[in-house]
Amino acid sequence: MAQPAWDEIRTAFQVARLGTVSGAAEVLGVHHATVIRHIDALERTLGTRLFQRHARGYTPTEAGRDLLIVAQTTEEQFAQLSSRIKGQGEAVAGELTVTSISGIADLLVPVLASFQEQYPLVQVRFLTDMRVFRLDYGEAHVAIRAGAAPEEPDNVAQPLTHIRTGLYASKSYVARHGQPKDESEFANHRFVCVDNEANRAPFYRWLRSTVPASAISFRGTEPAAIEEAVHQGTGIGFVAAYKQKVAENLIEILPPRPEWDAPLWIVTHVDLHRTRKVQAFLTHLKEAAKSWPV
Amino acid sequence: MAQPAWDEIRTAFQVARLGTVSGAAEVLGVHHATVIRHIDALERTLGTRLFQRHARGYTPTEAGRDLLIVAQTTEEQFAQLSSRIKGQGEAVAGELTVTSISGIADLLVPVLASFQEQYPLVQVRFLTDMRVFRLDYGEAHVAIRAGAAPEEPDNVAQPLTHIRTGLYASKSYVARHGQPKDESEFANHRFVCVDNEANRAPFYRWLRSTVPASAISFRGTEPAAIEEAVHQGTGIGFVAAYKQKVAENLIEILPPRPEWDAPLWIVTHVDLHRTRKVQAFLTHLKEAAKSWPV
DNA sequence: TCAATGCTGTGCATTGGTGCACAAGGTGGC
DNA sequence: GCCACCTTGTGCACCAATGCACAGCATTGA
Repeated sequence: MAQPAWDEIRTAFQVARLGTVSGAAEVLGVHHATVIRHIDALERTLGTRLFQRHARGYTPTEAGRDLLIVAQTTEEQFAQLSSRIKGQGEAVAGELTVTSISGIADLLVPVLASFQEQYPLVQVRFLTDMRVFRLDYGEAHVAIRAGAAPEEPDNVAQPLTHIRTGLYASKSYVARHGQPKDESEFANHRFVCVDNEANRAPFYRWLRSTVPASAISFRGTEPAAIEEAVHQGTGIGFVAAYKQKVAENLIEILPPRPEWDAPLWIVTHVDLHRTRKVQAFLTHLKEAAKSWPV
Repeated sequence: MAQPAWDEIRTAFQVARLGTVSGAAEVLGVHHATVIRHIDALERTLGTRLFQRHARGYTPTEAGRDLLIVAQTTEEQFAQLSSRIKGQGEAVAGELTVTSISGIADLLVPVLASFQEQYPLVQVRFLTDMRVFRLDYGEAHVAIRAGAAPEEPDNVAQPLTHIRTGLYASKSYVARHGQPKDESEFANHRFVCVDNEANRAPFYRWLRSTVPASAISFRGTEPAAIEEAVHQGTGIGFVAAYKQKVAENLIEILPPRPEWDAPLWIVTHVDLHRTRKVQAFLTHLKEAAKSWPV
């Protein structure tokens, strides 16, 4: 059976509420002829008269009074929904989902924590995973990406910072295997590397072309695992420069090189970029990034 | 602030529910371009994105999910309302309001009672008052009118029966004042009459032109009061012939005349006439009228 | 009793919404 | 890796819903 048009129900609601076609037309901002036609159409689809017509207006029948009650609550529900949604665009509240590459959680988590503290109505979700979360599927409001500038058409990308990376070994490793003077001695050392030939990080491309595969003694997928392996003395590996500054345990084998730098990008979906919530987080993030170690 | 169109909310609801514009278009029976335009318009009035657009469909944002929940219940409410109203036209239930001229309650009340017994879901309201209840204002489903055939354009009138009226006096009156042989003796008797010069009942017009005003000793507005006055012996008065048959107390002064007959009409508003509830009552009433005394 | 007001109802011109056709792009199966 | 399919998105033609003007009617007040 054919469902009635919701607009016609709203028209009938106003007629039932006000008692006249003219009054309903004025409230709805349409011509009174339109109101009459809506009522006629609605009654035709329902197969019942909703109103008694007379010269002083429309008096609702039982069915019309029934509709009045139902549509009354609908009107209120929609009004609440409308103001809620309108306010939502302006309020910094609700969920904020941030995704990033693995390995910089120690940088982001404090930022997220202080943001949540500043905006207590916000519930922060921080997603990190091997796979890339997709902004266009609504999986996250903000993504932190590394590498070349993202160029998806619906995404807004802004530069955040650069991650400088150097080659490090732990003191325990150097104590056992010594410290290579230059690249010619690399073949006799042990290295820690990412377990992914397709990894496009410039320093890993450099590593794959410089160090023989036989010298790679440990491979891991998780950046945290690789770092931990370096710390444990399993081998020489790449660690973000800012982490080495904090860790007393690491010895610099090769200092960071400009060509190893990985730019970090803030990426948002264009649909969400202009909302106040996202904007608030972006400014908070950029402000926090100013004090990050480099 | 501009309220969103309810149809657009319904469109957005189906998109949020199904996840694709195409699917929503199919369910709604419109072109998918229309769906896109509805969403665009709705988002423009709300000032917020409701969906993330991508190649596999539309993913609702927070606002979209909020709308989904509200509109979901609205959809259910309207579906219930629709089937309720559609069924209401076919079901014999709810209120049935009947109005009639005063004075034939003793005929109608048994009909109403048996009708209610036959259709227990019906709540009967029986309105009698000096003023005429107006069908076009929705004051009653069915009216019993007397006199000339009603000719209001929106009313459906059907003949029901004729009320034959005669001139009667109680035995106590005759015992005291005797019984007039013909109209020439009327001036020396006492009469009971309606207290309304404008009353257009043919027998009262005859009374006003035949009996001098000085002979009218009792006037009342309520037919029951007039009858009671006749029974009490206050004077000679008009009583419906069928009532005289039941009452042993009354003596016929003048027998009913054809020109005094008052036709009774069943009148319904055209908007309600074709509903099953009204039809059921009309057949019930006509059936009962067959066994009425004449 | 008559004029004034406010309501519904309807034919006609118009505008805004709808359907159509096609393009472009992503996804998944073979 | 390629092709088929399904999705969104847009310009154009068209039709239907809308607005307008006027008629008709009931009610109200003088």
